[in-house]
Amino acid sequence: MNPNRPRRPLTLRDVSLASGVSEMTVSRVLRNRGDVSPATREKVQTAARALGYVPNKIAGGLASQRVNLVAVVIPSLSNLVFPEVLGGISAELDDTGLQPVIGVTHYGPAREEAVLYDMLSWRPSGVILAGLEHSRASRAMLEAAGIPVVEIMDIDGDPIDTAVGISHDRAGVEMAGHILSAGYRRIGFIGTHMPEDHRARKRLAGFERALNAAGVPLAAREYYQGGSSLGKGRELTERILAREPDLDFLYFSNDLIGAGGLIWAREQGIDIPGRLGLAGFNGVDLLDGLPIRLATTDARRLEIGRRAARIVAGKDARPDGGVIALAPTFLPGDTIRVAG
Amino acid sequence: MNPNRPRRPLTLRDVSLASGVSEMTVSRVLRNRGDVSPATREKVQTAARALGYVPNKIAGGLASQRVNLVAVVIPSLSNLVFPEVLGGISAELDDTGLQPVIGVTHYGPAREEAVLYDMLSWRPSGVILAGLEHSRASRAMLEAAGIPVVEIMDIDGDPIDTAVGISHDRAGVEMAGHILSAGYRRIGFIGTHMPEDHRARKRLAGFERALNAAGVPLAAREYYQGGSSLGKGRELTERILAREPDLDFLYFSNDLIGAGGLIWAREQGIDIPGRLGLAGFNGVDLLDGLPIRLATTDARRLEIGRRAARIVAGKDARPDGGVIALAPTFLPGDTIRVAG
DNA sequence: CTGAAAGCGCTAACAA
DNA sequence: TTGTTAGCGCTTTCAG
Repeated sequence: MNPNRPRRPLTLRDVSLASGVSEMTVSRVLRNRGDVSPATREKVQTAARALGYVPNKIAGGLASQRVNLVAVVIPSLSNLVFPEVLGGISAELDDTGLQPVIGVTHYGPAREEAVLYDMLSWRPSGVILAGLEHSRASRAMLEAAGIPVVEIMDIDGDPIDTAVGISHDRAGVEMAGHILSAGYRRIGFIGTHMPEDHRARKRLAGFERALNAAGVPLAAREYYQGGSSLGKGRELTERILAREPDLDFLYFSNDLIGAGGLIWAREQGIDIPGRLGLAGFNGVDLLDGLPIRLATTDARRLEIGRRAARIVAGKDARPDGGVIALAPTFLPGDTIRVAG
Repeated sequence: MNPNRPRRPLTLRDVSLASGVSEMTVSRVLRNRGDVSPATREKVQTAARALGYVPNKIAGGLASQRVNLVAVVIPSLSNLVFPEVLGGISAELDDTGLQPVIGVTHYGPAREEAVLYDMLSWRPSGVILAGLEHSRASRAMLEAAGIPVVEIMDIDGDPIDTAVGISHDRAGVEMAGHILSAGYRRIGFIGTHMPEDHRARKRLAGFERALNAAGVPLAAREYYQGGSSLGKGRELTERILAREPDLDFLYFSNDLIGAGGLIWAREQGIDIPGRLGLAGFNGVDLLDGLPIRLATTDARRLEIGRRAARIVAGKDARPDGGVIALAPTFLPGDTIRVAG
């Protein structure tokens, strides 16, 4: 409980008065810009600290036409994978003086548009956003912003400026290859029913195409609404196997529901990976201590975040063609037979 | 790949020229402020849209001395619990026009100070930050900022302005009570060794005090460094039981390592909750699909976020005394004997 | 190395 | 209902 909460925020002028140095020189000291004599510097710093002066970046940004903010726009914070991307971004931004500002779209294109509008109105020095699918207005805003725009996670599409990610289509194709060469033939898919989750959609498309090419069409599919959880994975696995008991493999659209399915199948005493194989997607290390490891694809989230941040920060140049393609990495775990 | 990325951001003046309406009136239309005739409004909106004008909040904020930003400062994004608090904050802020800006401290007081300095320099209209322990300089900055400051998660201490949270001391005391009345007497504790995790520290203090008061001192303790994971929980559980095989209860400082311990103990064929009882802390619903539910305490994260946001947004008044105490809620799960 | 003047793009306050 | 004027608190630019 503080007795006197104050009246007026301090300005440069207050520091100038207190130190007997011009506002301009105070400003120089506080930003480490230009040459200032050690004596003056000392005087200013002492005064600023004593007053508890905090610079006003609103005014500074207006005057300098530069703002050390990077807008980061992601679909969700509860999805586990996005905080990890943020980790990569934030780690790489740390030594640049740039600060990430996070906006969440809840997978809604209209919401994304609103968030972008809001963030661009702060004139950030760059934008990092998830995915390649945006409303026309969003694209237009980003193109008109005149700042680096990095679209992350996905590279199957046409980037506005630069894209950093993996091909989810390829991830699906490769997973199909591993499953087929392990000898599984009655394959089911369990995924979320979100038309706006383009990456899951592309994965499934690649997966199915590869299966079809091998003459092994997808035998069953089960969709769910809403967020992913272990419980949802259990439930859906039970349901799909009740309907199609002879499935010998289940491909889940993410690790969390995959792990749920795995736990359920083990409780049922199903032989894994012999009788039934399982695979998820993402490579979340949260699940590492489970009794057996789920096969999955590492989506390279951390590195995606880092590379995107490096481009926005100007540490890396924008690549020719504007696309940085990372390779999705298959992690066999213990839930898929060793190919033979 | 866009051919012509533009030169100069548009200003109100551009919209004014394009619509033949004064800058001031354009500004009114774009902010829905004051009375503007439908005809004029229409003209302005059309022009603004056609140009793709995005207002400059830097200039607006400077002119109006108000900024629709709320600084949210948390220790970590990978901890699962903080994204959930953010969810509550963001949900409650959604209809207020206020936007959260997130800063991460990695549990470092110096880092917190730097983040606060940076955020306050944007003159946000409020601050929400985790915990009651801050550096002197941080406290001074916050007190001098002259804006609502809500410290969340914890109420065991002296708030700067307002605190919303649970008493972690009480959570520890209550858990001790449940364990003791269930008849467990050889109790061990497994927790992180982070001097800066004040909430875990307070929980343990309350827990131990209550045990001692009952004449049942803590029989063993095991600490770990770094982040929490299922794997870490397994490892520590194995270690503490190797050292003290006759422990009949383990209290973990969070659900994730608790779940790891639970998985390990089941693999060993240990009778739970008969031979060994287990409890965690947080009430994370991520783990809901595990074979058996871990006993835990719901830390009321979502509501903490909501209440904090309501205060900053002015929807709720600051309470007398400045403290909103929510009750930590015991969730018995399946890993503690039914009291008898 | 230091200071003075001008103005960033917008909005509060007032006038018409 | 609309327009005019004067800054918001800084930094750029240029002069000393």
